[in-house]
Amino acid sequence: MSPKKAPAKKPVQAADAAPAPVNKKAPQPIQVLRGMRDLLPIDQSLWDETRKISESLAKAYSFDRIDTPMVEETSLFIRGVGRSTDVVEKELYSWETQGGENISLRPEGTAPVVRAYIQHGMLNMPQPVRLWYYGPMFRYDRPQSGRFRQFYQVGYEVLGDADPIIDAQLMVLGWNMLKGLGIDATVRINSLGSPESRANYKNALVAYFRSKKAKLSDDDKKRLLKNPLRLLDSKDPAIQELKAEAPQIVDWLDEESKSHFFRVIEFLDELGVPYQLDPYLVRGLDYYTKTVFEWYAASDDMELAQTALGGGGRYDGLVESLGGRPTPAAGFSLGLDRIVSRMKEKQQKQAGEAPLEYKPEPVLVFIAQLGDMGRKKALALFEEFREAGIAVGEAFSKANIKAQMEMANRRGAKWAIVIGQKEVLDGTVQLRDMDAGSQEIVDVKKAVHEIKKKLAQRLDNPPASA
RNA sequence: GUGACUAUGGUGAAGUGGUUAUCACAGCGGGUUGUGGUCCCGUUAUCACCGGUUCGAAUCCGGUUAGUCACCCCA
Repeated sequence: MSPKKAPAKKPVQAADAAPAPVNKKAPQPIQVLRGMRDLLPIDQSLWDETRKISESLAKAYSFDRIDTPMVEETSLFIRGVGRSTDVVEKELYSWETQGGENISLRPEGTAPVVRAYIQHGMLNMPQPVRLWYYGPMFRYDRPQSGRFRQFYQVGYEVLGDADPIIDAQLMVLGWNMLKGLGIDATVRINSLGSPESRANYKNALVAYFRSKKAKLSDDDKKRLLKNPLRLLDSKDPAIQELKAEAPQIVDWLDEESKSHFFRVIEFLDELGVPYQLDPYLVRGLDYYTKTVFEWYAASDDMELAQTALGGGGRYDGLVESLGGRPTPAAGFSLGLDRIVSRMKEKQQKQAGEAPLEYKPEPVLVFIAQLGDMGRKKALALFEEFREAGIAVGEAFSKANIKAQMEMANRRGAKWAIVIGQKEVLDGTVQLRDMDAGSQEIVDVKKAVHEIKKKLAQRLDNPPASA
């Protein structure tokens, strides 16, 4: 927790000091870094679900997997995400290597994917190229609810296609994913237009808020300078009032962006995806053009409903600005940490008051052994079961039969096999039915066969309790 | 980067100046060297760290670190 700063003294002096009178103080345990966390076994089934659904949707929508490195040259993010964005300005994990390269842990997945698209000449593949990724991202941010310095995203990118149907289909894909994980979500959408129309709008907006400067808070004044579009979703009540009179982005969209946006909406209506038009939705990364969207969980809890589960949009200029040929593209990513925490809440709600407990992987057969001879035979028997594809458990390191039976029970074994000295000499094993508590003697050579037979019987006549 | 609150075994809690620091759950070991889900017993904490006040600190004060929440921003 508090990593003891080494005192200013040189370690050399420690050698001169009197021999330490044994180690009285236990060494301080080392803790995870701030904002980092362990994904523990108890939550892994939830994470597994997200991995599985990510992959199956990728297959269904013809996305190919790509894994880019977790570290890239820093300039990739400066050029890709935007120099003046917070993500780059204050949240980038960057350092200089011994070789003098400036490198950064990736704060998001799109820029690296675009880099790979350009670097590997994917423009020569049939367009559009659809790529998906799943992995950790890093942002040096102050940790908070649903926010970590290492967090996981799954993302889908479509490169080389300008059609609005791509935008709509990406939204369906994300919606299906959230739905598949049991989360009710709506998508909020907006259009930022072309870079030119966006710039014009920005100027108009700045002019408007300048005229009202007296009413702005310090925070808002800062935003006015840095990211005026953000002013629109400020929580400041003064802004809420001013917003009504403020210029609207739709009025500034160029014709092409406007018709693109209308087409996207048409497609969404056709697909029945629940969406909300949000004229104030802006995204924090500079590369977005035209369509932008964010997912929010439908929730009675307003606070939680505020947190985006994911977002994305069209970035028609990014490939070019990273040195590729002009290539339209769109994509989105979902924040798995937030999604998993929602899934967990739901799981907890179902469990009621009872704490969620970790259940070890269940096993069909458990082999318990006694004595050295028994243990050796059990070792071989375990392999037989494993090769036969039967889930089998053991606790070979325990000599105590009782402890082993406890383990068999905990692992939910239907049968326990006991093999001790007597059985080894007779060439048999004890086969215990854990539910019935009855036990029979079986030829050791037929043990696997016997279990298979009983298994088949069980399937034919499932026990009433099941 | 700013602010508020918090910090007791693996987990959840009790303890507000003097206790061998309490309880539940989990873990481990037993209950006469061969059998589970019940029961019984034992065992598991220098009270986050450093310093101060005091005869005496888990308890009061300061600092540090971390956690939580909010802002900024975002997933």
